[in-house]
Amino acid sequence: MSNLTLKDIAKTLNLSITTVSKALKDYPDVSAKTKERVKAYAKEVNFTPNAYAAFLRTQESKIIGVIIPRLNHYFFSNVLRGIMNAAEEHNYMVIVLNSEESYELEQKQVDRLLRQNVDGILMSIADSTHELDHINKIIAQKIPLVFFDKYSKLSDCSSVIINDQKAAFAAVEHLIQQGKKNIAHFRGPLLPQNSIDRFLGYRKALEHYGIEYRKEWVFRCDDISSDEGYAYAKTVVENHPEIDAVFAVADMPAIGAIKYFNEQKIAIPEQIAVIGFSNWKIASLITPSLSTINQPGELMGQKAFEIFYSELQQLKKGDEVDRQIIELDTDLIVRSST
Amino acid sequence: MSNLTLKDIAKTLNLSITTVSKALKDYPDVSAKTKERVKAYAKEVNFTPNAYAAFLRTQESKIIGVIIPRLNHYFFSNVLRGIMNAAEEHNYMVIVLNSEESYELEQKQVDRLLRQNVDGILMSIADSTHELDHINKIIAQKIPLVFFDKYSKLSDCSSVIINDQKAAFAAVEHLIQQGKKNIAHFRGPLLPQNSIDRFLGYRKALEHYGIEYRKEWVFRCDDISSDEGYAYAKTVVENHPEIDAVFAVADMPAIGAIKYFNEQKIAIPEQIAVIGFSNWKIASLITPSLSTINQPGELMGQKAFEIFYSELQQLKKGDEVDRQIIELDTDLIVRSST
DNA sequence: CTTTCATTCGAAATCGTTTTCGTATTCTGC
DNA sequence: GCAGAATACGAAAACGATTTCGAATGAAAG
Repeated sequence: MSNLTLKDIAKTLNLSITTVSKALKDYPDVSAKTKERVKAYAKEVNFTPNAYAAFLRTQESKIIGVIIPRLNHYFFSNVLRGIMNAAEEHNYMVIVLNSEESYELEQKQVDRLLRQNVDGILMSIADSTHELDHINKIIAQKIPLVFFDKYSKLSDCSSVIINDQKAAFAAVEHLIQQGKKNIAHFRGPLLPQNSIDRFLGYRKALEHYGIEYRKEWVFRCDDISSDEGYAYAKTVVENHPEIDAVFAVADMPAIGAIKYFNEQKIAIPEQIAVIGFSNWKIASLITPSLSTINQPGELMGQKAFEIFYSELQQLKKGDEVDRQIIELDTDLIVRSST
Repeated sequence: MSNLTLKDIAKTLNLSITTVSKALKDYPDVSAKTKERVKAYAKEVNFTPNAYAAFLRTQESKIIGVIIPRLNHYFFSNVLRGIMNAAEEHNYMVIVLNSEESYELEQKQVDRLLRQNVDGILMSIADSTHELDHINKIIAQKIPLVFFDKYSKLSDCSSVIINDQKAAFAAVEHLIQQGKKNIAHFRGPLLPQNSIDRFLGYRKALEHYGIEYRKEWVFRCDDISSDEGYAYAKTVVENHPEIDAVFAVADMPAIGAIKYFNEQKIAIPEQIAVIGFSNWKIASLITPSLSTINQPGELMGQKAFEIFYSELQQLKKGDEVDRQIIELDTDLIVRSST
């Protein structure tokens, strides 16, 4: 029952370990008859080869590591799901690790994955990551590395991303087309490329439509939390009553803002329109429902795995791997908040 | 740089593989001097023992498997986080698998984990799981198995749970204390123990306060989705206008109901009060904010890992493992919806 | 000067699989 | 009947760490 080995099978079938192993792997130098016999018996006793012993020879662990900055974010959960489903199809298992947006923890997690001899690493870089020693360590070991969502412009790895700038442009353009002129931006922290790009998209949209950019209408959400959105909404109402729309770097701050506007009986979208970013589950459930930009999380995960897998095949053949950057489409989801 | 072995170290230090291995593991029969020398060099070249080779001898993979029914549920994300943080402290890694609430997939995932020789399995049973062959397979292999949240009453494994019946009782009691008499229940599917217990808690509370139980006021949410909550809210308003409160099996249906009531300008909680279950992040963010029962997800994950770890220690000592069932406290969170 | 014993080290087996390279047997064609 | 080629199987060497057991050295004891 529990974990029998090739040796056991060989003994009961009066064969050598070699032949049993070959039979199970359809080597050409085993007769059809013995193949039948071995396979039938293996199925009967539910034999499964020991993954660790196999690794020692093949150096393939059939495991990939995934590092995400936050576990309980709807978007990353979806990416994870995409990765895991794709992995399953190729008979891969997934070790999930959490960087909690911390550079130090991210380094530690990379080390743990390398020690585990994973066949590849998929990761989304933490906001606070400012150096790339750990990334270079992965590259030096010739292990496929694929970024998703949050990547580093400084290292030329394969990535699956969205065009944050373009998407942000579309969001702000939508606000403008609704007749809004005084548009505030609840931006994200200074570091991750995402938040920079969304900010740039905001500025470009303003510029494109001949609207003056006003520095004092940009508010920074370092935690990208609903509390920050709530607090800034208050500031907007109290200190900048002329503002008639808010573009938030993510759904959470947008939802916090809506909560405050609701409490103050400020009409959304008539007095102030609000648009978020990411299309979390919650966005469609609040009142008024939140307009936002949809990020295809599951597809992103699936693509990330596929890139890893093709890089691995190239490595095995000894080919040079060609890095690819996949840019996924986002769509503007118009709901009641705009 | 990439993956040197004991043999390499032995060669450069002019020692045997044995001595190097022993030195690194502080065996008593290695002199202090050579220990120093070996350890210093190992640190210098950043040596990490090959996990797979080690497994072959020790039979310890230092990996646990976690099977959860849904990845992108806030509650399970939190459990996962608790597990992963606890695992990290004990230098364990976590393979996460997804059953998607499907019995067939759950079986498959168990098989994969067993094949991977994980040191233990933590799982929350899928709603559709009706047989326990795969569970018994785990037990037969003498691998620690810990249930969290959703468990099976039929198998006597360690579990970390909440008292769903008691918590549901408290929720309904709270509605009654607010003066509500005609309380509907949006219950979960028929199978998982959770949903049964919450239903029983509902009935007990009614009985305890001398309120008649009315079968036609119980609505079944098979997917536990906001859409179902929305649809049943409509049914309630149109067909059972006397209903003045709803106790939902989870936050999602409750939120769907609130969405419908908001659209119909039905005053919450004056006309209809709503209470959910789980305390998802979203519950505090909608308007009106949702009263609910808090489930301590992270703590649950942490406890589950700790039980696994203690069982493992007992097994290694050859002791009989004593199963334990930890019941965590829930609390009633009163917000604006009641 | 032998015996005993602690100290320090290494040879070798082991975990279970994969894979290379032989060897033995049968089969073909001439 | 015989060289040569298929065909079918096995022995054995990896993979890298762990651990048992034995051996060498030197010191202490008699």
